[in-house]
Amino acid sequence: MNARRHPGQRYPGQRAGLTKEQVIATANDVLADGGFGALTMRAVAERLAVAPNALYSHVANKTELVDEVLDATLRTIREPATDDVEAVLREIMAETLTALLRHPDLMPAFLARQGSRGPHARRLGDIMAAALERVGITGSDAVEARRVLIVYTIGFAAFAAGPPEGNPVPLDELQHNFASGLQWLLAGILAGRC
Amino acid sequence: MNARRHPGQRYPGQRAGLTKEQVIATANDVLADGGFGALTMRAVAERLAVAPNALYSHVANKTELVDEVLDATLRTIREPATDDVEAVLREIMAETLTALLRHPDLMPAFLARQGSRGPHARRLGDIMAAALERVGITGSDAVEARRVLIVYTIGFAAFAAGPPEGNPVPLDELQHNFASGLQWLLAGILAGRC
DNA sequence: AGCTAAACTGGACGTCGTACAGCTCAACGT
DNA sequence: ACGTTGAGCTGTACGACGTCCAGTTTAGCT
Repeated sequence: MNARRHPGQRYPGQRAGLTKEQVIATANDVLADGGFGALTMRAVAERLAVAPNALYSHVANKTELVDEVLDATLRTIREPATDDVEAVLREIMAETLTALLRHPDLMPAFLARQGSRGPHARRLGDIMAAALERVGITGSDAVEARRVLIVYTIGFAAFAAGPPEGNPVPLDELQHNFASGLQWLLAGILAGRC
Repeated sequence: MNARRHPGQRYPGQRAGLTKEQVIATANDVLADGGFGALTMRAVAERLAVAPNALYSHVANKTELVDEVLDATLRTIREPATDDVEAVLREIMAETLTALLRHPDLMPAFLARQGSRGPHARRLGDIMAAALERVGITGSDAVEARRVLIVYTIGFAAFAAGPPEGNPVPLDELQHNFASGLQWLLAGILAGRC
């Protein structure tokens, strides 16, 4: 029940009581409703019933806003509760895919930023690194393995967006497809180690 | 020695003698010089010393222009001259990566279009399908395998672009990294088949 | 020779991100 | 209790973008 007033309700100096979290959450809503093309400073501002430039009090620029939305997408992902290294990796990548699929058309931006640099992305990276370390994969090998898995996962999510035209590739087929490739990658990464 | 006159040299009705190929090639140059952000109808037009809207005689809109540039990137890739199926796939993906790396920051757009629909992209797809068929991989299995390989390759190319900030990841490391993952995928795809 | 369709120019519209200046209210030190 | 200050807003505006419309000319066909 978000009170959606028209703008111009406030005179200069009056505050709207925004927070950075609200701005990010609203950007998320706009994205969900209208896709990446609809994600506009002005659109977000309108939903919040503020002037467009009011957002710049909470966000440096649009790039940062997108980064923030990107990282927020990964917030819900939890560390798998298993000891099996392969299972940990498989689950966390699958969860990541699911999370990313909530905003498929954000993936190009995501990929361009190498999977976001925010705290949640870093957390996932750490979980992966820890899992790999437990089977003796460290240093540049670990970097390599992580990179391969991340690229693969984000790539798949981006692929799911696809062009508006044509067959959107059914979701379950896509997930099955994802699982196959992931299995191969994990087999390669963990070959002879567990 | 491209005559680079300022615009306004021509009066209405006079022709500049453009071709669609010229427009695409120039778009390519703009991209190479200034990155994706610089790829603008107006910028392309300026290089060609025509008014911005003159481009619309040769291209429907910017989306089509980008698609065209995307597909042109794959033009140079030739079919590998081997009988070994694994080698064919490995080489063609490696060549694709090299081609794509010429415009890393175009990759997000590329991925969003599921690897472009143009004739050259289709040709590569056919080569892959033929190779897979020779080891008995057909139907949905073949689709799956192709998808995994394409997503992986484009993903890697996109990754190479990365943010302007920070370490750009050295090229040879990236290629070695790519080769590792590719090897794993191929092993999985071809397991017990050749 | 005449006609038509295509290739341009000039100008404009609507939208975008964002800078600048001013207003005003909440929080704080005294 | 009261200035002071700085943060959160509004209004306005700028420059760049994609693209449409209306003209003008020319190439090519009949």
